[in-house]
Amino acid sequence: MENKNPIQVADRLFGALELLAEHGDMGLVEVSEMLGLNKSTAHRVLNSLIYMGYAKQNKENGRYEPTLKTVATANKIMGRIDVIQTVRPYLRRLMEMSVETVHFVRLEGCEAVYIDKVEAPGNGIQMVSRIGSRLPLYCSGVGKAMLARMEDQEVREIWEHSDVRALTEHTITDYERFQEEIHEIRRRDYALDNEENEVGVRCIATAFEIPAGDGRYAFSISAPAGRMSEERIRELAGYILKIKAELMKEWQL
Amino acid sequence: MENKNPIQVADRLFGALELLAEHGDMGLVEVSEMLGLNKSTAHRVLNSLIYMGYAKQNKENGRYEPTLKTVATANKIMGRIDVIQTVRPYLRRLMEMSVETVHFVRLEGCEAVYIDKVEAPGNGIQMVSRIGSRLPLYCSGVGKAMLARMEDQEVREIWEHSDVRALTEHTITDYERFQEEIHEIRRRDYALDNEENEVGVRCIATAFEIPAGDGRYAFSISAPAGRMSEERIRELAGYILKIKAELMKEWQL
DNA sequence: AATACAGTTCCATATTACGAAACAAAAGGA
DNA sequence: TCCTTTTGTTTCGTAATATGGAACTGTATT
Repeated sequence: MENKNPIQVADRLFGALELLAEHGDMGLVEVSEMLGLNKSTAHRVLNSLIYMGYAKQNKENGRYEPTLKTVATANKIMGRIDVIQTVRPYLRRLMEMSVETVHFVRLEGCEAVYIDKVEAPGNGIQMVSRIGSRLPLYCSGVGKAMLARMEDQEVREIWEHSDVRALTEHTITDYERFQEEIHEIRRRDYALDNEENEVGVRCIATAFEIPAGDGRYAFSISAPAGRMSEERIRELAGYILKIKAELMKEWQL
Repeated sequence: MENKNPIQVADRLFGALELLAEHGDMGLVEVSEMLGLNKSTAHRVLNSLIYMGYAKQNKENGRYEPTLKTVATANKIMGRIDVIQTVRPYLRRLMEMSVETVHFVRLEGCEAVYIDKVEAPGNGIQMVSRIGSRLPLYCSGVGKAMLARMEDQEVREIWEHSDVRALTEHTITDYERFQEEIHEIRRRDYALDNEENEVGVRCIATAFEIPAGDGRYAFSISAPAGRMSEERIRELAGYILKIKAELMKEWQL
């Protein structure tokens, strides 16, 4: 059998808090039943949360709800996190799995900005470091991956503010076509850049958000088109989604 | 004397969690000293947090750090919040204090979108409801208020993606001048729209962010230029900052 | 008015958290 | 290298603490 929590009330306190977080507002008996607690015990637990400012009681109907103090605490935690440092080991593993160069970008305004990269070794000519440089959203894997996680309105919004032009013969410049592409990306959770930004370079990318912060991020695997067959892309898609899942797991998202 | 927490350990559990949230990573004795606890008690409390997934111990040096589970819980709370419903009472009070029409907007892409408004009564011709309609950031009070809370890079980014044109003779179209304006807004925490968007209409606006969500918001007081003297603006600035402070207090931000 | 159900308070009880002390394992100095 | 100091971990008798049954109050519902 598993070992117990060294403090029993802790389970009840945090259990109640999580319950309120999930259900929004609850009655006392409701809480007590869901946690398997005596009405009296639940009452004391909830009052303790209220005393500390993590919950409050609606004056009207007496129901209990969570406050935003949890959010404030969460913000402090997020504030100390260095996204680049935390994500780097994952990027490194992704590079090792794919043996291709991996990029990490962040959304700023209507563009993506390179904030980190892990170069594949012995890839002949090393590209100039792109850290800090920007690229449009509509014609990049990382950009499309991030767009796909926004609402349609916002996608349209950014499309209209972008200087859409055919950078290569593969660049998507028709909005109808672009919308289909976005839906496709939503379905499979990764985006492809099929030489849309630069001739001879294909990318596969996926995006995520960091709550409690203005964070929209994406990372990608880039390689010469010659090394990116249909089958190879499927393989890389597996890698990139696996790494992302691990990251999300560590981050409890 | 104040009444005590109905559960003493609760103070210690959440105290430890908040401590970790603030300091990032701490040693056991450090925690025990700051909370005035016995080393042994601190150890049990921290292990309880670890057991529940709210903290973890660094394998390398044995130090304790918070996990992102708190953030996940905070997200659930934020996810249930209806920003418009929550903010409306504040907007209403602001309207009552100023007896002017109040607007509430949200940032979407590179534009502001009206999401709510509280009309001042008996203001003659009621303007057509603008809910859902969009306006540029560079030439509106709410837009500038939101921009002022971003980093310089992102401001520049959005400026460059905006179709900057002189909608009125007061519109700021020079970037140097605009930057000064932004710095001024940061200093006083509210923005002015001096007929920059529409002739004869002045606004005063302030912005805020909602963590754990992609939320950048702003609200404003709009009135005919004739009712917006220097002195009246100072008065309204007081109102709008007061209301914002109250909102931030309720939201624990 | 009667009933049912929600939240609140009380209190004797034993369960639970407490902390001193002893232990283990690194880190730092001589 | 050895000794000292510091930090994390475990134990255990004890006292304080959380527990939950029951009684109480207030508010909807019939």
